Amino acid sequence: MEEITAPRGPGRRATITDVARDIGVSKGTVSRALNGHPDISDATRLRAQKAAARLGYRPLGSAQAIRTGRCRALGLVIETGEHDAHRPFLAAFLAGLSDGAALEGWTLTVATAPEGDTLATYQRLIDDRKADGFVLPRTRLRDPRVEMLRGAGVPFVLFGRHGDPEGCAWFDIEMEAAMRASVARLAAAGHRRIAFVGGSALHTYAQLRAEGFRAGMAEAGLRADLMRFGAVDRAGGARAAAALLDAPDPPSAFVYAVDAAALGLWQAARARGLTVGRDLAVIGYDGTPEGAHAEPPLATWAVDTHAAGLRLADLLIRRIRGEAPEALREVGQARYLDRGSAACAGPGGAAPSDDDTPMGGR
Amino acid sequence: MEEITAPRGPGRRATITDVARDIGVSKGTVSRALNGHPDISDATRLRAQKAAARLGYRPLGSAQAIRTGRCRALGLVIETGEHDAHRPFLAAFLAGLSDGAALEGWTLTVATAPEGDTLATYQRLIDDRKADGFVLPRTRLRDPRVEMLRGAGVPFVLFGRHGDPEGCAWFDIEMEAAMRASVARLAAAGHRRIAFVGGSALHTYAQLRAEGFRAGMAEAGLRADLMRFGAVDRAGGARAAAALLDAPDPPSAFVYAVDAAALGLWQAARARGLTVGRDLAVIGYDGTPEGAHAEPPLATWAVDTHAAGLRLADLLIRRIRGEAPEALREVGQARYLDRGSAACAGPGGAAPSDDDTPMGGR
DNA sequence: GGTGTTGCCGAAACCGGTTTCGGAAATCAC
DNA sequence: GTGATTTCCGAAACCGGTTTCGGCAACACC
Repeated sequence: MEEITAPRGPGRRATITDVARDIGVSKGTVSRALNGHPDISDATRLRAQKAAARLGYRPLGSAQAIRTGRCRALGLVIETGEHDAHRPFLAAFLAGLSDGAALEGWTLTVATAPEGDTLATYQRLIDDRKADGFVLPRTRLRDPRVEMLRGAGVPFVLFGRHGDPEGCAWFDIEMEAAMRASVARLAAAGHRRIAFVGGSALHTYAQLRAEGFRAGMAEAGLRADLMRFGAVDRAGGARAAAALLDAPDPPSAFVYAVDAAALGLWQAARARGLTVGRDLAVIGYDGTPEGAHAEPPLATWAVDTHAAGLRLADLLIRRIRGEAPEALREVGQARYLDRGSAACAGPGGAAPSDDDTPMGGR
Repeated sequence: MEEITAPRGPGRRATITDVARDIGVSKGTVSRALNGHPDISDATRLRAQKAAARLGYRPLGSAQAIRTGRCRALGLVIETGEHDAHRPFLAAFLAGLSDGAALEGWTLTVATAPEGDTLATYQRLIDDRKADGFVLPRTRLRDPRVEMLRGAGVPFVLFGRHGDPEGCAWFDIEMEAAMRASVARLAAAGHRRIAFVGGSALHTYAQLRAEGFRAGMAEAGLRADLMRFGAVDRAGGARAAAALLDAPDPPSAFVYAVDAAALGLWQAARARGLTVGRDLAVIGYDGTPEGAHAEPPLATWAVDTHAAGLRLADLLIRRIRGEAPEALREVGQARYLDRGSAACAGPGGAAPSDDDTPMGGR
């Protein structure tokens, strides 16, 4: 049992006492100078800052935490068993959060929890002071995490909007517009019977995408009567497609709320002697890499999850620092990826347009 | 700017002072009792433990950290831009690490870093005391992270073995045996010309899998003369397959070191009028979900990354607590998933066996 | 020239733990 | 019964910061 210890030689990390001694003031003065308290003269503040930089002083998070209650860490609790819903985005999303946190010298504490039982995990991280606030992915319409954290006075920011916006900060993608645009494209290509296959009914994203679809159909003067829900993976997407294709007056085009489900259409079509991109048009949403490898590749809306993570980290840090949640709400844009699965004219006969324009900047 | 504060009422968290007062001893005594120091009587220790449990006392990590230098957190630095190599496993792997850490009341600090520049990120986490030790995924043959952490005296554990095992603890999957078994299966099915497509030359896993293949070929009495390297994604796998198929005396079977690359064989085969599972046999490695959706589905070796995360967390915690690295080395087994892509007899003509037996325990 | 202010900083308490040191009581040796 | 050990615990220092409190100068006011 050899004991492991951090190096403790003369090259040890500089403490606030070292800085204080260096410029001949008390350590309380250095603390206030570095933290921007107004009762320190500019001259002293400058000396403290220079000395801190020269000595390489960086306050020790755990020492600050014990007094301030802040540990400069963002918390993320990932729900497992969610049919791997965010698996494709996870790496980029984590990178965005981590990068955004690092910009302010913060870090990221990650935990996982079984689907129904996440609240205890949040509580544990709060109690242990392992996170000053949380990013909540996959917002639900009524989200128990929101109620719990709101009640406990713990800062949080949503990735997605929430039914009751009171006290909520968020970043979200404006997916209604994307769905409307999907319908518009398909309608412009001559499709009259356009079906929608949505995701989990509990989540905000599912509702917003369905609303966008309905709005698009209304704008196109079409009836939104071919709608299915609850398809979040390939198998679910295939079942929904099968039911829709077997009905009388079946659709010639599909809008899927989730790429992973959209890939199920290939199976259902093949089983019925139909070919996607020739007999059927489909546009998905998410931009999962698997879609690019389908035959033909899946047209979809790509979300920059790295950028989303960056924004969420920034919003959460500002929230923790005390900014009002109402001032911390942003929406980003998805980008359309035109691909073969949408290049199929409907019975109306118009040729599909073939641009690949981003929807709004970023 | 409303200020956010943790609830501070009478229901505030119990401190060690509360416990001490409750049983009428000093807080130093409680500390020693709870931490297993030998100079505390069993009676007092028991009283302290009971009082702590009754009051719900749990030591505040940041307060301990300032004195002990330990924050009870495991560190994981994910390299971004690695052609998304571990994207499919990331969620399960994180869950395993998080669960394993939680078993001991520890947490997980995650950071990301661009591929070449991870050392600074490790240093930052060490300096900020955000992690007591690290899990190093994707071990390289000569790994700068190992040298750096070994030099700094920071505990770590590898996911994968290392060229220089000095001071290294690890968990790894015994992939050589899996590769040997892949070759044996294909040879038993009558294949004589078996090709190997390997991964990144810098990483340990690539070398071990190639060695396993060579050993398998030797056992089968075949020449391992059809080998390509550097294929880690679908495109790379397709290029390697194309080169091998276009050569004189081409292979009738493939062993891929990486599932993601193996999926490239479908493209290369189709372009040449060949069908996987009928004209060509292939066995991959990794167990990525995409393989199950190929047509025919990809036979492969599944790795339980959740279990791997659990083991790594346990090993790292024990390493941090001072156990010798030589005692902290484990290997797990991959499990063969027999699927259609391997069900194709070679020119030798033997029918493939069709079992799906696990290779060893878990 | 006294008397409030105001600006700026030092001293010390404090946060919640750990660790060192020493001493009282109990046990042991003889 | 006395001296030497052990056993067990309290007091206090300590870790590296933050925050409260108060005091000393310098300045303004009349």
